[in-house]
Amino acid sequence: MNRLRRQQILDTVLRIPEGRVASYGEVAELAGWPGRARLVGRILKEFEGPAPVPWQRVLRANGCIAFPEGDPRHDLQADLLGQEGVEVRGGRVDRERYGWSGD
DNA sequence: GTGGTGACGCGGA
DNA sequence: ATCCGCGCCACCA
Repeated sequence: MNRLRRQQILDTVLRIPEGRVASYGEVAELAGWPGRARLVGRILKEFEGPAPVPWQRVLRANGCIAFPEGDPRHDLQADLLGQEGVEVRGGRVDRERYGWSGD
């Protein structure tokens, strides 16, 4: 079952459109595992570096990049988002503009 | 078995 | 805005 759960979460992340973002909590919710935001982060942790899955589109509920400033991953995520047209200011994204909540 | 640690989130002070 | 506490658990020492 762990296997299926992991796949459902990854599938949900893959559904986030290019140029849009979703929070860890939303991904968990959409995947059918409400309240399991931490699990989403734990799973995405395996995909650092070049992205087989668009992990850069997943942010905290307040629109901030989860990694602290100074962490190389923080800048990497900001760059990847910028490359697909998502404006990142101060490590934060305007969820009103780029937020995605399923379709 | 036990305790600490997270790519979290929310409500309250 | 910021800080804290708590709920959530998978993972690891």
